[in-house]
Amino acid sequence: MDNDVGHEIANALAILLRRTTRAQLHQRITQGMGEAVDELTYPILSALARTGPRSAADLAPDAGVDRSGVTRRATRLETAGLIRREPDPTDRRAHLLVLTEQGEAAVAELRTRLADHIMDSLSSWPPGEAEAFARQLRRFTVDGPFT
Amino acid sequence: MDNDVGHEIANALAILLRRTTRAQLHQRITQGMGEAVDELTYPILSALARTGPRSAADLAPDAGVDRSGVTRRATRLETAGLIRREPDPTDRRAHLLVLTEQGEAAVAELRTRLADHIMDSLSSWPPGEAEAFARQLRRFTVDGPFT
DNA sequence: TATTGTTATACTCTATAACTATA
DNA sequence: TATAGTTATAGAGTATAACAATA
Repeated sequence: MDNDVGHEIANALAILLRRTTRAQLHQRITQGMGEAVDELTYPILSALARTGPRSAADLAPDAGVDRSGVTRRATRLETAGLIRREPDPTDRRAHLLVLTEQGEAAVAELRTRLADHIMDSLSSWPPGEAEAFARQLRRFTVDGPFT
Repeated sequence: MDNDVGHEIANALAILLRRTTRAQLHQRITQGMGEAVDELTYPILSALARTGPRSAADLAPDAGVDRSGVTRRATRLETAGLIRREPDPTDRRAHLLVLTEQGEAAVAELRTRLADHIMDSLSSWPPGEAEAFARQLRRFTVDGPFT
């Protein structure tokens, strides 16, 4: 077959991009964290933990939804006490989404669970391979075939 | 931070698993291929090309939907003339989904587009890196954190 | 009894388009 | 004018549960 490498990556992507792949991973990671934490709200929490307080419009691209989607998900998280809305001091139209103390704790637990689960799954890899793969995977998200 | 590698992979996965990542890639690849070919039907076509004629129940896990989902998507492809349904000679309850000649041609084009686009995006990588990454990515889909 | 393909139903989630307030 | 957050609406897609036919 021509372009074996391209086809091999394409076949792997077919698995990674499946809706069920995302759903199963998130379901496992968020198990027992309360009803507000699931496949939809985890990206919101995770993004806030990575970047600090942000507006809904700012956060939307990172979560892969538009700002109305961020609003819906954020409202669920706010009701559960995991985030709060604060007025943006630099723009009175905007609100900043901020992790509460409870939210910070939840995110820390979730991120640890995910990172540990990933490393556990790669425990049989030769030393150094996971490190090399992590660097390449990150580069792939930047250089790769995504728009 | 503890477990840097796990977190780095987790951050990359956050991008790969986004609904919009899948949608944008598929939209690009299926452009101009007719209304029947899109993000939802491409996995059906691709799976049939990889494995040959299969029943809906067989194919469902590969596409990440249940058999009723395969039926819906297959009907769209059948209407467009890209697949046909044949009775399964070994099981009279089942139908085999088979690519038509037109379907074979469409899949060949789609798979070439995708593989080429992937390789194009990695053209700046050092020689041999894409090959190594392809092998690791495939291993990651097998060993990785996906239940 | 279990499993096949199919269909109808109920549900979830989304983008779009409004709206008001502020830049 | 343009952009902020929010809400209602309409649309798409899903799993579930039925069904008849076959294993």
